[in-house]
Amino acid sequence: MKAAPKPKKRPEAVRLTRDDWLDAAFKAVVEGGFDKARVLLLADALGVTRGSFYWHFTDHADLIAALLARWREREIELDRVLQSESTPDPRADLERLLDAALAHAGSDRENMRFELALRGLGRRDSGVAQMLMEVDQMRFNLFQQKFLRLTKDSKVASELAALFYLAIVGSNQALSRPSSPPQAKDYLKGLIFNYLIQRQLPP
Amino acid sequence: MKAAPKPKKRPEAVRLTRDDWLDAAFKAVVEGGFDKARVLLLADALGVTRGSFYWHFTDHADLIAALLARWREREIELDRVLQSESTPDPRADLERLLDAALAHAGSDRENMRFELALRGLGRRDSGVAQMLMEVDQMRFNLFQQKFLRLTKDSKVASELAALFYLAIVGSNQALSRPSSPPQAKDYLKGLIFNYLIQRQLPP
DNA sequence: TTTGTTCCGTACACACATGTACGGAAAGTC
DNA sequence: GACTTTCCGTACATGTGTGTACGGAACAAA
Repeated sequence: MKAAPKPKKRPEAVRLTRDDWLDAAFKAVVEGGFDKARVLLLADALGVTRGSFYWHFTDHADLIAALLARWREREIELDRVLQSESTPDPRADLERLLDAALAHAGSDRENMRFELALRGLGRRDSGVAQMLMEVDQMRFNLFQQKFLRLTKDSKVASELAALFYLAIVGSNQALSRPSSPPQAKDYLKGLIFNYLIQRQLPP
Repeated sequence: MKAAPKPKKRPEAVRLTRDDWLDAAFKAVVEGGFDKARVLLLADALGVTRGSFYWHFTDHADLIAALLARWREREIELDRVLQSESTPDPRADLERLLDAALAHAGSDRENMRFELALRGLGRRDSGVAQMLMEVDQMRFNLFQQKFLRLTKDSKVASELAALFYLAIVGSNQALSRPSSPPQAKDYLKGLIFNYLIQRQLPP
């Protein structure tokens, strides 16, 4: 005869919140892309079963949508902060912007890797692509506004902002590699600063 | 009683080659990333069953490895061609390089999207990351060599080549979006050319 | 036509992921 | 302590993907 099904008692009774799942999903995306943000894998990583997930979320799509919304709000907040911070010297202002864009919140390169995975998702999901375009536009406006303090010509400011953004995106690709040396970030920062900010005297 | 299992006779008796499968896989990667390069999906797209696949390939990993090897060889060949083509004017030389990097074989943006998917794969596979680093190094050497004809200073040439490469990578991200206008490519080309090639008089 | 090689369809075993239904443990509330 | 709400484990159904074994069609050569 079979023993009655007795649920196991977990040694540590950790109770998870919705944000715990979002954090785990963020981590999974950073390490393996959005295809690794699966319910079963996250449950294993968190030490629970999927029963927990389907209490906090209705769906797998719900998780992804919440993750995207959280990222978007944080980016908007970051933009707001960068916009409010201002120094008399426009060059120092832009250098701060460059620092923020390369370090991206100062932590590891987690945010860079997440955003790259997000851009990968945006290439197959039009909704994500739309959101990314809005964030890109927001950032570009900020860049252009800052560059306008460097040069009076709005066309030049727009061009420099575009080049600046291209260099940022390219740096993210280069810096998010597993074997990128730590001094690479400073090298790229110096490069962008010298060529796109420092020596901007009208030719 | 059940009828004897009688294999269906396909209306068009198309016989596939190994390259047909590689082409289909390439297309799938371009449209949906490496996670959409699945045996079952490719078989459906080709109008055959997986029995065909496992005759041409031993494994799914075999398919991916062959796809990567083909891409690598084509990049090496492209580098060889770009290296051999040379014009007296170093600026025109670099402009050709820029054209090739942005158009990337003149076709659609298929190659750009494939490479972006490949870089996404390189972030979770060290072997792919290694291959990408080698290709990057190869391209950088070519860029640096071309820029050395513009300026005598090898340090400046190296820096310009690095910035050039950053801008190229960033442009690929921007141009591989579904809703990027056709004139965007020319705009970015003009930007990079003007700021990184044309006006390089030592400050 | 017969034979042999090339290529592909069918069927089975297996793994893993999602979503739902249900029940029970844990923690707060009275 | 009894009760309710919150949170999670278990079990089942379903879908989709891989890899293997085997047999037969399609084609070329004899």
